[in-house]
Amino acid sequence: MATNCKEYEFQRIEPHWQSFWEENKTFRAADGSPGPKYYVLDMFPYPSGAGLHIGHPEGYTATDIVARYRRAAGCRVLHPIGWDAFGLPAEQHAIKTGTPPAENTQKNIANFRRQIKALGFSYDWDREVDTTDPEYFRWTQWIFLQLFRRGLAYVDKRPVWWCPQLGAVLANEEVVDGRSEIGGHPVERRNLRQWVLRITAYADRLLADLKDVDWPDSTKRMQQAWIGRSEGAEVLFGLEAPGAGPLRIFTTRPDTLFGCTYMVLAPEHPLVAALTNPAQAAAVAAYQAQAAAKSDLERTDLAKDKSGVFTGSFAVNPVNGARVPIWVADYVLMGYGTGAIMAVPAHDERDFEFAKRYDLAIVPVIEPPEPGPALPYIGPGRMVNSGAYDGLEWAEGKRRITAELESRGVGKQAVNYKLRDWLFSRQRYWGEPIPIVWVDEADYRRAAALRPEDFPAQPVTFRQDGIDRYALPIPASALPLSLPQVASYIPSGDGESPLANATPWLEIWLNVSTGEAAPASGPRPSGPAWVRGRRETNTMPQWAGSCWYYLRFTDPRNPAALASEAALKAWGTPDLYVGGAEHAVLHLLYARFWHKVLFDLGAVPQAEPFPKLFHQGIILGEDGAKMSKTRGNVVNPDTIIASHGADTLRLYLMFLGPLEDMKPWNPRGIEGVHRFLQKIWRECIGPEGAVNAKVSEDAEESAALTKLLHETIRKVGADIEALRFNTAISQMMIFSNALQKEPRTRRQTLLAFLQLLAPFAPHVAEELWERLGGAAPVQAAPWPKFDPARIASSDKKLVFQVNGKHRGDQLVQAGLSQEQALAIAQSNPKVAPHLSGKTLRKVIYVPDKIINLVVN
RNA sequence: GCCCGGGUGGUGGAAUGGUAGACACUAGGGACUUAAAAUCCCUUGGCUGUAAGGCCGUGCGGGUUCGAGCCCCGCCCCGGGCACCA
Repeated sequence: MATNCKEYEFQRIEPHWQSFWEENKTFRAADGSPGPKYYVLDMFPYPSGAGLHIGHPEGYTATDIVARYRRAAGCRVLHPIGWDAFGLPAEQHAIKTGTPPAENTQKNIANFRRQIKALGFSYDWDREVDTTDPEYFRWTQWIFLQLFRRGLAYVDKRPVWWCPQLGAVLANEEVVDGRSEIGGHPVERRNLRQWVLRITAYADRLLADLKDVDWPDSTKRMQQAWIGRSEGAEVLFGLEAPGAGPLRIFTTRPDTLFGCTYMVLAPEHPLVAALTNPAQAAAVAAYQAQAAAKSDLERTDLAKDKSGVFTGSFAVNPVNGARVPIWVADYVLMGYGTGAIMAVPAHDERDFEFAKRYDLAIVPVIEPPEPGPALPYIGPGRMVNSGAYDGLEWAEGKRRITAELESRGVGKQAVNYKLRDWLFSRQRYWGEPIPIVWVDEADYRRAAALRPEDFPAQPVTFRQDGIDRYALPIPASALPLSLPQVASYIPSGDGESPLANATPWLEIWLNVSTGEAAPASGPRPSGPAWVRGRRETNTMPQWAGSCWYYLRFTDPRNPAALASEAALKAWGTPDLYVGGAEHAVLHLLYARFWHKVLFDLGAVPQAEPFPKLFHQGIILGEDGAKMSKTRGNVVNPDTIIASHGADTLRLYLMFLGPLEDMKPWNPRGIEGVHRFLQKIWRECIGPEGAVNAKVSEDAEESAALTKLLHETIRKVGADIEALRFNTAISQMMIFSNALQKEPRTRRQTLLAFLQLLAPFAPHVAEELWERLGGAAPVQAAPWPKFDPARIASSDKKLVFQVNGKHRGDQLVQAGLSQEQALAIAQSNPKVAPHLSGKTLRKVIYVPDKIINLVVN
């Protein structure tokens, strides 16, 4: 039942149809329903306390249009939504107020849900997921156990931001200008034990499989650059220091090996101490200390002037036996390659700068094809000063030198990646607990014997207080491992999360077979499987829950698996994934990594999670600046819904410009699309609230309107498929303008038009559809088809050009020959004057479109 | 510095190498109205002309082409990403 309001009362119409959809479960994605599947996914939001930002409904409207269009086109559509609800803001709120993060998170989710429902999106609410729900994160933890058992999770000491005053580890975004965001206290780098995921083991596949996905080029390129594969050689340089062994370096330019005039070690390189002469020891130690005090940012940012110090020792170049001095300098990073380089100042900008500063030798070994370029010369050329290799092209030189090194056992071809392993732990409360218990070696061995399939080939251990501790995985059957209630959300003070204070949860007797636990304060339960352990206090980063949520949507309540095989097969991966470009690297790379691990486990059938990706652009404030509270230029969707309605907001967001563009919000433009909806209302409904008197079953409509309707059907469909919503709306506006000028309209014409409008402005379309005699929901009616014969016309407008300049046009019969067209053009009164006294040299004729007369 | 993306009226934007400025906003004029709102009609890139029309015009400079907003070369500006990765 429609509302029967007389005027376009969106305040009544919108809630009415929202309840209708909810009550009828109009958008339920039934597993067995007919038609080809179509899975369209939004990047799910973090439910912040600030509520929905105008950028959210932009992307969500786009996917909603696609979802509604696909349903009408006969597809079985999966269009879900959920909440990425772990994260820092909730934790900070908890610290400030003392209320449990779960409580505040649920409040925020309720608000987000209300706002999203008010926009009329066609989500299947039965599939809503929440990453903080133990029934959800149980599977996040399960995936972690799979990574662990495959040797893809390990612990390592990693530098993190440490704030002594707060007694807390801070995230990058909590550190502003070297001080804590909260309180402005100084922060420092501190090495803490961290969980790390071995994403580098998948570097080659993450790179190679980019070719199989339909993503924006820029995003693919960003991932490529992030993975940063480079090919070269590892070379062993002999060392003069006794017992120091060879020095391993990585280079992409083995062809310049003869130009190596010094070596550089990163300050953290393990060989620095052994290679430092007593005379240089003080200087080197001072330099190391200085480098250690610098943050990553300082080391990269402030390193405009290269600095370094000589160790006093020498290495031996394997190709020519030359003695080369070994330096320590922080322009070489320990984290890349081997942490040591051969410096070729003649052909590397950084080495050149350093050599100039410290007056080191510069020997050119590549000759440019054309003389001229100054050193350092980075380009191609032939080898010189390179002994037997002189005269070779550099590419050939690379191959030959690498082969020589290999045959002599002093080097080999090598590939390096910029990609680093993924720091996966956070010293926080509000995240998924890592399902690991630390035990001693003997207990570990016993447990590993009981459940060998759950354990990695190499135990994960770390040494603390002189004792080796072993990482014991909780049995998957004991998941979820929930967060304990804690008295305070303030970090432990010594670098651990607040979980370190939850003693009964933390210090336990663990049954290694079942995963059952009892507080260690109590007696050891009887039975051989009980061991003494301490739980891992780190939690997972916010990325974890979003790495696999698209899989859970296919089977969100499954208690026995992350999703059933049947559901994964039926719905597959998203056919369209829409979200901000700010996730171009991290989220999308992490999710691809997890997906590939799951693929290798046989848990998912595809190698890539997101075959088609699209980024919506950012909506800027009215002032053209990024929307922010401090600028006061934030637009709240609630305000617009109250003043103009959700349909208007949706339409306007799509009309603003191309979806992918960054575009400023202009409050005045809203009136335009609102007027458009009102115009359509008036075309359908008369002033008394009945169907407009000009509408009838068999009205005589102009042929032009019929043609325009078919053109509109074609364009709206094509534009939706190409995600060009702004031009689809323009076309509908053109149609409504024409409709208005018709004295009589056919009911069927209006109904077809309302079907086109429905994905964009579903509430008003649903209302008018039913008032004109359609049966709700609109999407149940098959999407209108256009008739190409109706679009083709026998008259074409032929454009006349003289020397490429537009000189007029004329309606002509379609399919004219060039001779006929030429005769018409020559006799056209607007064209003729431009031909008089000139000679016709050439005619370019595009039938039914344009004829260009070239004269002189 | 390197890698991308983009510069079109007063504004947001439209345009498979084929009429630049669709659609909308703003502004101005008119109709309806006692009046206003709403609605409808007209004008709205610049210069020039009584008019018909003409000339110019898609950041700047070149080029390819019968024809360039679109392709190529060289610049300028704006936005994004990366940044000592050997």
